[in-house]
Amino acid sequence: MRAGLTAERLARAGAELADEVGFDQVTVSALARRFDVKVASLYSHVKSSHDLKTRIALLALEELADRAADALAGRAGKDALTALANVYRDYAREHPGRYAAAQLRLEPATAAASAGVRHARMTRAILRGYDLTEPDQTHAVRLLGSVFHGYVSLELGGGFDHSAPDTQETWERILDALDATLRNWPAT
Amino acid sequence: MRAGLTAERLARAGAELADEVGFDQVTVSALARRFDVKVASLYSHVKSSHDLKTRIALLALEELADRAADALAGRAGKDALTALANVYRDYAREHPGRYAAAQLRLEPATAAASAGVRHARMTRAILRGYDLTEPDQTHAVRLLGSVFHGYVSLELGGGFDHSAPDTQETWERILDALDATLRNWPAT
DNA sequence: GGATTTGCCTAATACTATTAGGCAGTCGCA
DNA sequence: TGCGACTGCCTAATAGTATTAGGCAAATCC
Repeated sequence: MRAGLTAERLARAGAELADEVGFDQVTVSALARRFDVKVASLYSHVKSSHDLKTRIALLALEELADRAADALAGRAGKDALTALANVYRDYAREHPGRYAAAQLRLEPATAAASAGVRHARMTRAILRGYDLTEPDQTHAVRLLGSVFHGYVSLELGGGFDHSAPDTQETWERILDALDATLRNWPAT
Repeated sequence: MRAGLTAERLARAGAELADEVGFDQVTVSALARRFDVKVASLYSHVKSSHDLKTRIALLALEELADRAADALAGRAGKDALTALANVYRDYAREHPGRYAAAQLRLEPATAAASAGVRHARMTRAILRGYDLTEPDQTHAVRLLGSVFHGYVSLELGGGFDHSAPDTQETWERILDALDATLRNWPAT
């Protein structure tokens, strides 16, 4: 009986495992156990533990980009801003391990070929609803990236657990503030 | 010859090691090598690898809080905002391993007794220069945390490496934007 | 159906984490 | 100054993970 291993299937199972036990607990051994094969068998399909993690990261980036593309279709302005922001937040909540994986630092060449570039493009697309030209557009892209990633990772890490008001409320106020900032972007 | 190990010294050396090779490469073994003692010897001083990492995290949080307190002394308004923001950014650049350590998720009890609460208090103190009342103040605290952490971690992770304008410029524009947002915080 | 490919296995090595128990250097005290 | 107690670092053992080399059998291709 052969188990039918594949780099694809390993990455997919690794992503599930990451959501269950955390991305840094994803291990070649744990994955082998999950497929009920010996550890060494995985090495015909992935080069190393790092290679495996990279594949999981790429998978997560793709999924996230697909969701983002869906969410952005037909929207503009604040509507688009909110939609994209919620994609990140919801994905991180549904798939914390995958979200952590998407944060993995990739080799420059790998990153350039990844769905990361789609993310950058989509964030930029949102700014079409606002009146920004270079270099302000790039500043704004970075601002959005910072707020989305920063908020989501703090909320996920429990950073907001022990203070009072609802996080949903905060999230909405932050998106309001971002929208206002983009509308009244200070002239250079 | 005794090496003179101490939980304190181990945490301090662990922090240096983290800055050199990355926080997740900090290992009981590597630390033992650094002190030229056997691995088991460390276990008289720290309970486990996790305990060691927690101590490094607490150390980093303290250092960071001390720097922040220094930077905030005698400042208010945007001046204070910029000062605090720069403390985080500069610390992350000088001590990437420690900064990563400070991100470690702590047990609730440990977190409550850590310098984390000073950080929260100082962020709140900055808002005294702006006219916010609860619950907007809490929303604003969370916004600042998100932007600071998000920007710093993206910049550190190389997320801005392959786009054009200077990151310093972006950083200043983001702080301008934050200041404007806090001054014109939308009414509830 | 026989040859070839290839997928998974066994075996071996190395590194990390952790625990148990031993010996000797160090310190308190007479 | 010497004795005893303590405690700091050691040896030894176990277990989990990563990785490589080489083997055997199942699947595949004429």
